Amino acid sequence: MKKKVAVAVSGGVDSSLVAALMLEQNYEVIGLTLRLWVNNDEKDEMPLAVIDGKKMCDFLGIPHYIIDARDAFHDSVVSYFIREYANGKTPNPCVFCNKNIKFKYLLDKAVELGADYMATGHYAQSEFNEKTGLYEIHKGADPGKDQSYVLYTLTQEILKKTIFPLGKQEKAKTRLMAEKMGLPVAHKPDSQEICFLPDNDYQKFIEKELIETPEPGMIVHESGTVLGTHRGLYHYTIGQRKGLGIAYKEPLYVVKLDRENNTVVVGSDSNLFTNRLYCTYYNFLSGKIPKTLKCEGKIRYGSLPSPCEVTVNEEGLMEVVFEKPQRAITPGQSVVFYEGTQLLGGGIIDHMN
RNA sequence: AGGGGCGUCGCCAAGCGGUAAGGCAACGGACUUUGACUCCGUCAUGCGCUGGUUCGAUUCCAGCCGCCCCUG
Repeated sequence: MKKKVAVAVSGGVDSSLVAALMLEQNYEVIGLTLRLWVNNDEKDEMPLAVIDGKKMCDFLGIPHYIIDARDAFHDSVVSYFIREYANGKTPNPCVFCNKNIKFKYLLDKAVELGADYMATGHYAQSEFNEKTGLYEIHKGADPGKDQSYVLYTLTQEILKKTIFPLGKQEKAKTRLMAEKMGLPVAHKPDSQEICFLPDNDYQKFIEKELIETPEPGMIVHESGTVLGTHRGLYHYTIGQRKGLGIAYKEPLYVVKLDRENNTVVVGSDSNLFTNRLYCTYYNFLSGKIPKTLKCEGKIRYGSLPSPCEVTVNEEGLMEVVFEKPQRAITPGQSVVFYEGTQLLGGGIIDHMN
């Protein structure tokens, strides 16, 4: 009896190739596409992901299901996104979406439709460790494309039913294979940007969605000098250089967003380095929260893991101390823990001091 | 009013007789499943104005204009 696998198709090269590969490997394959809430005002048209996902499934001759998650996506991901920015933080909606939508709704639907597994196009490797009896996630083999960072919220339950067929290969190979197979999306550019903002202008979006209009405030240098005014804290994030509009003798970076005083504090690059942070909403793939742990922590999607020590106190607050100070640790972003190639877990950065 | 100083790109700032450094900002591109960072590229036919000296002036001289400081 053929195993049945549901592929999360987004209309991109990666998920399309996954679907094609699953077919080649003799699975019974169905395609699932989430219909997410998109900020396109009154228009009720289908998002591109859905259209392309359907096209792809038709091309491969497999059934395609559209799962309408608009309300759930809006209520959790979009509102979280807005709320965090309003609080002077810098959220990573993809992490949040994976946790609350993709690996929840989509997986539920897959199971409901009788699938044994759900496959996604993430560049990460999942494997079962016989010794520990636990499923593990390891970094994608392509160092430039590893996406394990956004998967730290997954659980054993989820991993049991999830596969990442692209984890062992390079992105370039994906394109090549897609081309060889004649997939229509072989040359579609990699997605980036925030999926629910077609024009990619998150600042305009937040401005529109915020209930209370944010007050402009001071931009202050660390030394105390007032250098200018800001247009509302949500326009800024820690480590930001562009868009400050201040001419100074050296490049200036946002060092701190002071919500109490509605102030943006700026300083030089060297002032961005810190080695301690506290995080909340953490998760460990093993399901066990360690009291203390030496590992490597990755402060943002695009940075390298760095040695650190993690401890959880009685109140459940997690403290992470890095051996070497990290540049521009930003509340709202995720710290993700690794041991070698293995993804251990992660959490959302709450504050630094 | 008298004495001194200064006026170079949106901002800061080199040059001080040989044909306008650099930094910041801005803009464009690359990178990127978030926001950033980073990288690459663009950005004063002109140096307050008007004359003069010189083969040649942003650089020297004169006058004017505008700021700043000091003294009455």
